Amino acid sequence: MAAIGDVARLAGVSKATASRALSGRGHVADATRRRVEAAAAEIGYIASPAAASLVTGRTMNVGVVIPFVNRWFFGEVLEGIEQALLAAGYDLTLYNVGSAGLDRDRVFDFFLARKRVDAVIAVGVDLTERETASLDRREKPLVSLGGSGTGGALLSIDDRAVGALATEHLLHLGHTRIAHLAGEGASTHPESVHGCRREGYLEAMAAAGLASEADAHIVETAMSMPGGYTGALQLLGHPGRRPSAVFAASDEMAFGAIRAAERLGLAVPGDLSVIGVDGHEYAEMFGLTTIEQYPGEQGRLAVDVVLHLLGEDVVADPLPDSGAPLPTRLVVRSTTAALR
Amino acid sequence: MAAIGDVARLAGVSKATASRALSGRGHVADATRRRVEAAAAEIGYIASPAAASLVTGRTMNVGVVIPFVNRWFFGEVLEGIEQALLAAGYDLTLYNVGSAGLDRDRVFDFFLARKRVDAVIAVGVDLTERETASLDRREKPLVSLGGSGTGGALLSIDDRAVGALATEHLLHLGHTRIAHLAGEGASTHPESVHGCRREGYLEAMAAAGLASEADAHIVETAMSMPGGYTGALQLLGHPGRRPSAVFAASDEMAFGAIRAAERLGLAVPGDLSVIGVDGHEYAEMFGLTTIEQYPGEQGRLAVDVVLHLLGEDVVADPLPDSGAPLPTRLVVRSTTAALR
DNA sequence: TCACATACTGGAATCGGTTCCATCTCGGTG
DNA sequence: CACCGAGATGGAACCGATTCCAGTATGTGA
Repeated sequence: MAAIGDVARLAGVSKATASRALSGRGHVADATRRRVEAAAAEIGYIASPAAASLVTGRTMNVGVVIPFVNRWFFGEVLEGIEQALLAAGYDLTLYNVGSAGLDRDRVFDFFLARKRVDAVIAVGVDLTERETASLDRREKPLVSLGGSGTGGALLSIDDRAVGALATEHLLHLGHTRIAHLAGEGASTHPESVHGCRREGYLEAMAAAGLASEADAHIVETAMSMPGGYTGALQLLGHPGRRPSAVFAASDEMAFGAIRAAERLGLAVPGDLSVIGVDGHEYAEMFGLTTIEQYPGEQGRLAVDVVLHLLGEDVVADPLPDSGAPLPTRLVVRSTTAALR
Repeated sequence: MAAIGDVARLAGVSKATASRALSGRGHVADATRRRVEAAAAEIGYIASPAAASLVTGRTMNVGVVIPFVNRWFFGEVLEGIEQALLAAGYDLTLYNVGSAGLDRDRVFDFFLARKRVDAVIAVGVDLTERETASLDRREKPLVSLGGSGTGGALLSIDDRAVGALATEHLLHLGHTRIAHLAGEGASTHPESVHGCRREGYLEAMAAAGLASEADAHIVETAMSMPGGYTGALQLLGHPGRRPSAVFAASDEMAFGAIRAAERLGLAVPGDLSVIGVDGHEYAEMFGLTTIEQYPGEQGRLAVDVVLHLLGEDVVADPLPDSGAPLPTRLVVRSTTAALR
């Protein structure tokens, strides 16, 4: 395998000059640079990142901690992050860890603490203090996207406002019996994404004087299509108390709810209005009214912040104000309608 | 930052002994090992992978090239790979590259050729000769999962047999007007996954004397739910020539087809039978008849093969015979029925 | 009792870059 | 014309592990 010494010898310069010529740092005469580049190309020289990171301390690698890759939101975020990192010359190391457990501890104590990554992006993970402290001690920048936690930059939409807006949309249409399909743990973890959306729902219902109505109409279930399906069957089961509208905490749940309604012979939106959250790529096909967010863009944004924290000054987009919520947009389609 | 020299000094041994004690290679007295381990724990020593890989030449990192993360099959494979690599102490570097393009060349020439990964797993990618040659030259083991290409180990289901089986299932039920929702590029790339499934369909139809029928009933579209939806609308549009059964090349397409049928007022399976391929997690909810494959397991298997190729002898499962197709299973549910 | 294998340990070389520091040249300025 | 600073280059130290080799202590078989 060709090393930089071989390149230097072939070009008739020192290792130091060869390194400067190839990395672009420091002063090198144009003619010399071309000679070095030609020599490198001739013998197919490829720099060893291990050697470089040993001396510079930078790995050109960012760790991404993500609980799912197979939920639409997370997959989109991951793709966005990947594209942005690739463009900046960074590698992305994937750690697919969910809720607490041995694997999770192992990732934080062993993999991330090792000097393999320059920074960490945590997507939809509620980080414990121990975890943020561990990263902090190693002086590794941390960006959290859509999760709670103390250390590091926090990027997130305003989930409470989203929950409230979705509910208000249904209230505006005249609905009063509005149910909420919440994510698991919404009631026990009020700080989490699920919890905030639930809070927003409760807040809007209370503001409309429907607090007691709201309490009876929350079902917690998995943030997936089958989760929404079973949850909706449960809600729509009691004919007397049947809600006329459902606010699903994610579009995937909303799709499941729509299917459940059809299965029960209920027309959407005639008998049941449904609104979701996400702006899923299938939303248009289902005609789903939803509050869009832009996960791919969010991923790219997280990379911008991380790169900035790493001292790379290549920042195309302006960085978001710390703490300012990420953009969302209500898109009305054909699954919500005025109460008959 | 603590280095191994500090550990050695604290434990009163040489760097060499400290290294042996911590890595477990070579002979070290038990008492010494404990002293070294205690010293390491005391100062919070963490080995530098860069330094280690500089001398050993191994990075403990496997690159995964995958065109999507947001299609169910690919997400499942990715999760399976991630779990297995994590368990073996390897990191996973993700390269989300699709069809040919600048990014793709960049990944192969720049990222993968650099000495950052010990091996490569390519999922659903049809590798060019130039690409496999590039990896081969660097002596990097390559495992392809569900894609075509020459170099490296090939893991794949028998897509032709799957296509034939799905079609035969419908034929057995008395259907003759059987349409096929194929993936994009199925006709132009007969070697690809989409192409093989299409071949299987054509073969089974021809064997039943329905070759001419088959030709008229293939629509190529995206391997997604909206893809299946629009494709099915197209197929079911002509009332006279309307097929009584559809073989969709993936479950996600099948879901879209089911929705399209319902939208047109056609009962499933009364007016239209639908069969898919994958064993998607939503298949049960839709009652979908499908030919299951096991992507998570396939991912873990790919890791086993890679680790074997890397000389790690920790192989739990027996390695599959090279070339033997991966397991699949026909699961009959309620979207297929006998022709009325 | 001696020879010899084996367990254990330390010194030193090594991997392949980057970068500090010293040296030299040359053009511009007071 | 002397001086200064910027540009260009080379020598050498350095990052932090692993591992070869040599040396010592200990145990085993003849």
